[in-house]
Amino acid sequence: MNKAQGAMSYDELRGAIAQRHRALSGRLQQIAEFVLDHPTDVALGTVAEVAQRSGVPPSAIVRFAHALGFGGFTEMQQVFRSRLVAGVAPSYKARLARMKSEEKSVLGRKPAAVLSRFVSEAQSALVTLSQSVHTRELEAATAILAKARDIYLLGLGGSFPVATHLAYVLRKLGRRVVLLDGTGGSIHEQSHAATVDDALVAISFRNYYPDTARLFPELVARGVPTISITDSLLSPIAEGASVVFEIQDMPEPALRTLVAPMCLVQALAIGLDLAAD
Amino acid sequence: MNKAQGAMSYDELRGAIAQRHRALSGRLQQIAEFVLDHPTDVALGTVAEVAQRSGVPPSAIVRFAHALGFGGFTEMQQVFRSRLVAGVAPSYKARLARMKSEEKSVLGRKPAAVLSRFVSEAQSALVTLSQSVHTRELEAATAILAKARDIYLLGLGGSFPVATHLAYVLRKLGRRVVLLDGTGGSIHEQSHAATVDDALVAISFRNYYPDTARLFPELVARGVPTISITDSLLSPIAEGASVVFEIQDMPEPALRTLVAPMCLVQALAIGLDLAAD
DNA sequence: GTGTGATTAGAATATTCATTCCATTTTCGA
DNA sequence: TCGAAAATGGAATGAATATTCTAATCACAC
Repeated sequence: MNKAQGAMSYDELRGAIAQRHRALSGRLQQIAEFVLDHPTDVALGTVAEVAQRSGVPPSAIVRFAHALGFGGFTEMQQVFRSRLVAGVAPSYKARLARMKSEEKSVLGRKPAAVLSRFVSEAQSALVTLSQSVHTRELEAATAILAKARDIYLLGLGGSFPVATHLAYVLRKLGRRVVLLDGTGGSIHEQSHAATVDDALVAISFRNYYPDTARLFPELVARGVPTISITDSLLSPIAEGASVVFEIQDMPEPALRTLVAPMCLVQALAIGLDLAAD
Repeated sequence: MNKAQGAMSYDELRGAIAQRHRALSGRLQQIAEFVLDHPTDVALGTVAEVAQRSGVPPSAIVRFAHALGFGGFTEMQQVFRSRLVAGVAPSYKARLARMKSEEKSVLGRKPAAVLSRFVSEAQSALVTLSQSVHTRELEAATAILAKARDIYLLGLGGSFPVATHLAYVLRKLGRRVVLLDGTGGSIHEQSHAATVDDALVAISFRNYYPDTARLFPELVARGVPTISITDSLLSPIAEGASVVFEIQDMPEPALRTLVAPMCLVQALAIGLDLAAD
């Protein structure tokens, strides 16, 4: 009976089960086959449920966990749950890697390590982006921009780089763009001319810049079609928006790379240009 | 209060939460934000755990579930668990489908194809970045920034988003930053106070913005230590620079995503902050 | 056939958990 | 400033759960 099974991965557990399968008693073999065939049931079920589905008494399940070196069913269940978590969050690997590198923080301070950390975080942000953005939203957004006379861009604070980038690209493509940057006065004045014939692209992440939260509802109320890029459906620029792009897992302001939103606005702009032909 | 929430999908639940968010009480709003941000915790945790992580009493969690029309926490949890289950199985299928759509990205004018094209382009840009940037340059750059009293940032035109992002992060970390944006006059005047005790970070890609090409040599001549981020060693901001980061294969202006330089400046700023401790 | 040791099933138990209830606080309108 | 209604936090409760224990069963050697 092994010790220290606590930090076992699902794949390791599968291997361990397969290895010991022959040495187990009849009932325990039966359970071994069941848990390998129905890992999700084990992850989410109770002892009683697993017992019933596999056709054994509950105590046998616990004995099985013991035989594998776990303290009990609950402990073994953690391994099966980790599999579910890994499947749904693509950034899981990256996060693990980051934690590792943070452990050895001495090495982690070297600039090269910092760079590779941000690179891998950016990689997973891109994967998440392509998974979470759907065709429907992209097409709706493109349609809004295509009909717009002027395109107003609202992105302040940490989101300002995204707004300026989108402004740059759209202008290169010959669109009329108003960048709401608050220079020389209030953004209210800058946005005063926006109508239902225009469009607004708003970008904001936590902590949401106050001016953004204030101005956005006003433009919505005036009937300006709106595309929001934010990190939560509950953000102040989500409600009332015609289209919302939700980019999850944005790190805290000082650490975020803006890679995902930059990529998204780029795609929006070029997609608009291609669709217009 | 709605009925028949039993057969609700996770996405529907998200929508429902977002919709009612405003109408909820303060505590309940707080919980709404937490559960949307940490769906996995809700799926696998107990009431007590979720309560502790979200900083509310357990009873509030149950009240939240009731407010959404569920009979209790357990019932709501089923929806969050369904998300995990859905995440594991179809991952192969989804990946295949995505690859397929990427294949015909050449034909693809459809917005989704455009996005996936930019995503994969960004991915390879990141790989190139981590390969082409060397420890020596990173450390030299960090040393320059660490000694600087004020940090001047020069990035105009298409590089302006990178400069504003770096400015934002450095300021968050408590550094003194002067962003040379030319607002309200000439950038010459804005950079007039720069001395050998300061530092300059210049960012420029083809076609090099004229003002950048003009101002850069002046500051170099005044002895200001300089870090350049550009796409060629022959660029106007390469000669005379203390450190040059060369980022190759930058696409034409309208198509570039700025992912690589954004990531690089981020790493510079954080690396500087970590090294300063 | 019989005795021994392992294996098992099911009941008993102790723990954990979700839920409810109530006293207190907060909010909002008069 | 006061009063009513809503919201909140925390303890109490009862259900559900994992685990342990014990008596019965089984396999197998002699």
